[in-house]
Amino acid sequence: MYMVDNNMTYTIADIAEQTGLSPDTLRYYEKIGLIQPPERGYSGQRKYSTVDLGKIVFVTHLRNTRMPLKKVQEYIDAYNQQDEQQCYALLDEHRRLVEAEIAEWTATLDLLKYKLEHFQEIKDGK
Amino acid sequence: MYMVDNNMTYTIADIAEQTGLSPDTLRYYEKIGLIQPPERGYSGQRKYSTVDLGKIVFVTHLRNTRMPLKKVQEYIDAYNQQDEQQCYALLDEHRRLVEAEIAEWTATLDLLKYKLEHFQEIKDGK
DNA sequence: ATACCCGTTAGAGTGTGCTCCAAGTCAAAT
DNA sequence: ATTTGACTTGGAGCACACTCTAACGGGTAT
Repeated sequence: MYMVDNNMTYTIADIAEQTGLSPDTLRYYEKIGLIQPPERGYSGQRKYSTVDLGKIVFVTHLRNTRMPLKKVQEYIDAYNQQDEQQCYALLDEHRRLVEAEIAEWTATLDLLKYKLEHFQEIKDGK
Repeated sequence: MYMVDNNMTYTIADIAEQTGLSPDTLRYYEKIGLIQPPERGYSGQRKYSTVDLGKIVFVTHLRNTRMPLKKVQEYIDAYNQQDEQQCYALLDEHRRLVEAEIAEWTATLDLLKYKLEHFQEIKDGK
């Protein structure tokens, strides 16, 4: 019979290691209100719970989609208000932005390829 | 018989209009050494030549490929030294960066699509 | 005990690429 | 004559997302 300790607490370094975010970034996210301030230990150190960890991992998932911090913030707010419609809408809106980004980079690549193919003319300043 | 005035001079506003760059940006590019300081008129105003205009347009072409200013700088340097090999190499290196960028954005889009498709699970915090 | 590491804070600095501001000059238009 | 408008400068400010610094405290290893 196994006992998993769900009341585990983590230091900021533990969370940093688990999430790949730096301790500085974690404090920064807390400062801008992106993550909840965790409990504090005897000497004022942050004591993150398993639930805290889960929420931070969730934020990293959103960041992995290159969602800007402000939009992550909005998403978290909508999520906390259980506004599924809004959550979906934000993801979908973000998807459109990502698609636009890809379109722009693709156009850029085409231009570059053109320049490389026509390099003889380009080097004459055209 | 037409005479085209190749000794035309332009004010900073003229160049701004021709290139789509703002006067501020033109002064900024000059400050960081990206474009040559043009002649000055009686009261110290910049007097751009047709050659100046051509060079600035060329910079905008490079910027249209989303090449960072530093790399544009390198390119201009190589260009001024007539180092075609280096010019080509820089363009080619930039192409690889753009391709990497597209790959990352594409992966991001895939992740987003996945999240949208599996939205029921996601909203449960997964 | 002493060193050493990890933690704390407010606030400054970084990089990229502009963009804006104040204070001034100068010339043309009314 | 004066107002308007374009130009000049050095330097500050902006957006984004961190990243680092200084100065400090507290716990652990030897």
